[in-house]
Amino acid sequence: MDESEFLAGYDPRDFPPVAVTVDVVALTIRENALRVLLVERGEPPQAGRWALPGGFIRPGEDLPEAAARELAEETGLTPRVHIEQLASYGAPGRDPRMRVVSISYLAFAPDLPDPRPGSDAADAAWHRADRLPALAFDHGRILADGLERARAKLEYTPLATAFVGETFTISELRGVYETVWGVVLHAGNFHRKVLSVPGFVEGTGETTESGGARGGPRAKLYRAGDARLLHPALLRPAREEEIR
Amino acid sequence: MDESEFLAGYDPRDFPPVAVTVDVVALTIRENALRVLLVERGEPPQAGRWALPGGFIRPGEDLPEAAARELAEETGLTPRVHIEQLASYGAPGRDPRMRVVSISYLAFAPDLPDPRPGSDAADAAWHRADRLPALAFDHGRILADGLERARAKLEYTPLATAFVGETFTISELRGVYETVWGVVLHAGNFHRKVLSVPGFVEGTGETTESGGARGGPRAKLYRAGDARLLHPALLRPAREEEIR
DNA sequence: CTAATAGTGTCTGTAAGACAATATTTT
DNA sequence: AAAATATTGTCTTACAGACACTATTAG
Repeated sequence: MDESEFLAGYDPRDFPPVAVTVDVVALTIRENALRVLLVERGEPPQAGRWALPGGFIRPGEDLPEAAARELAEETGLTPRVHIEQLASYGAPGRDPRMRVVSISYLAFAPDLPDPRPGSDAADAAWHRADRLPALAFDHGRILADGLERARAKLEYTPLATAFVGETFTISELRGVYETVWGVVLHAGNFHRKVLSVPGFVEGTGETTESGGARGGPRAKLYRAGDARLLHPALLRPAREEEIR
Repeated sequence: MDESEFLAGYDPRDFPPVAVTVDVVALTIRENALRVLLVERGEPPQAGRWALPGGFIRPGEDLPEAAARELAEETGLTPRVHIEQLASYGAPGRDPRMRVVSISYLAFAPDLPDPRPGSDAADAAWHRADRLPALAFDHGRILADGLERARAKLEYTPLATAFVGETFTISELRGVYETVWGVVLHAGNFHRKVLSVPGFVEGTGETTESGGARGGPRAKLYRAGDARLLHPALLRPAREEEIR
């Protein structure tokens, strides 16, 4: 039997039915807090519970494409969003309907407009990452994995620049680190460190129009540089409990 | 409609058919080279080509469980294998039969016995990671992702200890880093560095029975410590090309 | 003016890397 | 004896973090 004969006699229904979904952990910073986009389920199962935006992949659609589509359906947003694969979850019974394998994606964006709920959602909103409701299915675990990934990537990639606008001040950038990591950083040391990492940021020659809301001089504006990795990295303050 | 009514009226066949497979990038060190387990496909499509061991998930089987099973079917090995999820691949057309989404896993083990090909494989063998044949489907990309992941994890986790036996010398550990990274490290600096990282290794009080094959004193033996992360990390020599 | 913030300077401790030195073992 | 290897020592440079200081702006 050659390859074309084999394919002709092949019946996809021979395989046990598995549904594949994508779920998106979309993060942004709003009102000085790290926030994640959640939708309130309008249909069973788990109607009324908050969940990650997501849904079944469509025929002919690539996985990142599906993730971007699901995100767009909930937020109406496409541009300026960094999206990357997070992990996959496929424990039997994680969805009561049938065997569902979910590929999760992580998305980062600067302050976004309020979401508008899609067709099968009752509501959609940006929730503070530090005050989350109980989530549907195993979405709590997916979200926790996404947060940890984001925190880790801040250390060794220029990811923080995805949370701010086209141009930004060093203080705004520091705010991203402080908000995502949940720590307070030393302004002076942070400033020097960021400028010393090659390709992290580049100056625009411009400054802010006015000083800070509570005083202070105008700050220089920067844009993201061309580095894909930060070297040396900006490490989080030592986390003894995670080492052992 | 309440939740039980919904589930009763639910037909899984409404979803587009997707097959889910697991593929395993199994790495070991043999004869001073990093090697990956490949199987020669015995059935179409791509019969005769080398591929990663893997296959369809079974009903009721969790994903890591499926990966361990596929690996065991090809190697007859279960113990002492560290296994973790790598990434997922689901581009339309990556398998000519139907829509296939593959969840890949990464496995590490010390020098393993020769594999015995499973039922639908013509052959199975450990291939040098630096001299790979063309692989079936998108397995070349999956393997490349797995290698990069392994190289990166060597930096900040005690993963290297998964490639050596229960007890080992600092030189053996250095051999793992040199082989996986493809670099030569300074023996003295490496030695001091490893011992300075808390929880990376712990002494056994024993030494090797004899000196090295080509001379030198007996080396102290160590076992893996209790650290889950290396702090400070053992960084690879700077890779300018990957930074920008 | 006072408070807050941007940005820079200085100092200290830790760590990485180059290089050297010594002791031990095989051939 | 010669060569290889384990282990330790020394020195230099880079860098993280603590702290201090100046300049600029809002209120």
